[in-house]
Amino acid sequence: MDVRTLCLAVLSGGEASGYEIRKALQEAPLGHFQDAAYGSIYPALLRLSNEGLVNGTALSQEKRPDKKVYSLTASGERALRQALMVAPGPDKFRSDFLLILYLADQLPAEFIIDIIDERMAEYESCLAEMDDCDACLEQPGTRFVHGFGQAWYRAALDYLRENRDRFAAELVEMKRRREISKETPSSGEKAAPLTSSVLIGE
Amino acid sequence: MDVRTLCLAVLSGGEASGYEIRKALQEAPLGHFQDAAYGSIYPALLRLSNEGLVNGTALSQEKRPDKKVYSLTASGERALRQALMVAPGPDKFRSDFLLILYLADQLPAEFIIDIIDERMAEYESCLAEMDDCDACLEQPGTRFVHGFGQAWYRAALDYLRENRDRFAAELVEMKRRREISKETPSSGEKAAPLTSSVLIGE
DNA sequence: CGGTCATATATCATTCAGAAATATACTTTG
DNA sequence: CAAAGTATATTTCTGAATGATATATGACCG
Repeated sequence: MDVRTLCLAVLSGGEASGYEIRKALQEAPLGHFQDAAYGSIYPALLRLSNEGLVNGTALSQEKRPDKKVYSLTASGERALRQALMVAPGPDKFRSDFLLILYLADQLPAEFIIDIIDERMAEYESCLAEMDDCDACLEQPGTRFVHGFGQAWYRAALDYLRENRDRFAAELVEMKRRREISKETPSSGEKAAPLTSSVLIGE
Repeated sequence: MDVRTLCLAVLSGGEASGYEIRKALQEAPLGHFQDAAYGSIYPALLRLSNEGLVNGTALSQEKRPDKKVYSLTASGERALRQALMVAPGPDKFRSDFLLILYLADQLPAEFIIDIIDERMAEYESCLAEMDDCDACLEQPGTRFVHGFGQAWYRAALDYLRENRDRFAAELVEMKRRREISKETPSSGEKAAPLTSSVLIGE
């Protein structure tokens, strides 16, 4: 979804400044499946304001920098509904973590184990945070999306927990075999009687 | 991960043209968690070639347009390892689907049910495809990542299946309540005595 | 024989992410 | 107590990426 629609979506929950929109797009629950940078949000708000989809009001605050608070207009509400009423394209998922695991056999096994353990810790703290997000349970939509996120993280964490050790063992085993075939290149790929050399290796 | 590293990653599995790299980045298993467009891949390959990280060879084919096949150089292999050996940042997940569900109470309930049913069908066919992806099971890394993806889609599908009906009921119920509070605004926000004009309006 | 599909590369406008610059005020830390 | 860091708030810029389009070839299909 483009940043303009994202701004409208946040503003449909009440007026907000660019800074507050950015925060909403980073915190639960919206932050789990949408994002936008300042560099996109502020220009988007200017354009939306010019097009009459939002109203901007400069608000001078004490003890804080001044801010511009935006709110949806009737035409903005219509534009939002129109943008949401199209069949959504496929989700976009990008994971450097999985790319590394995919090529794990080219990297040190200890490094792989480290990043798996780190990722498990992140998932755990993320799940803990989601457990006490009261705002997520207020409406049917927020509740449904929140539950979806929990199911998702839970599944990822469980998978890592259940497969970590086996994967580590496979990597070490693969590395061991590759070193052996380097030491005795004659017994390469095909039906090599490796038994004796394996025993020597140990 | 930037497109240059992505190209190196695909080439570490064997030589390929830009077109073939793009295909690899769309098919299972890489396609599930990485992507790149032609507009990024071809310039990336040119630059990698200039920097000596890949070797490009023009290959004239019969019955097909000519293509340039690239392969990793020793220095390219080193650059790939170096790029992969840093702790991966958080995964990036973008879902217009979840944004729509998040704001479901502003949209027609039938539309919401439709896109949930569509999404379940997509997850099902995706899981079916993954079940017979033999290439995914060859090495520890590919196997692990493949299993991760299966667990993920499985969890998403199960969640949608188990919560679809309840969610639909909640949406209908909410819409019903809102219509009632429209009809009898006396029970509204601030006990405003609008009753007569509203009744006239209807 | 036109239409569409798969292979194959190149290019370009628009969009976006990420970072840095600027400003104010409170909090933490040595 | 001063320095450093954190939170609020906006603006601006660069490099990278997306998505679409253009070009070319041959296959397959009705």
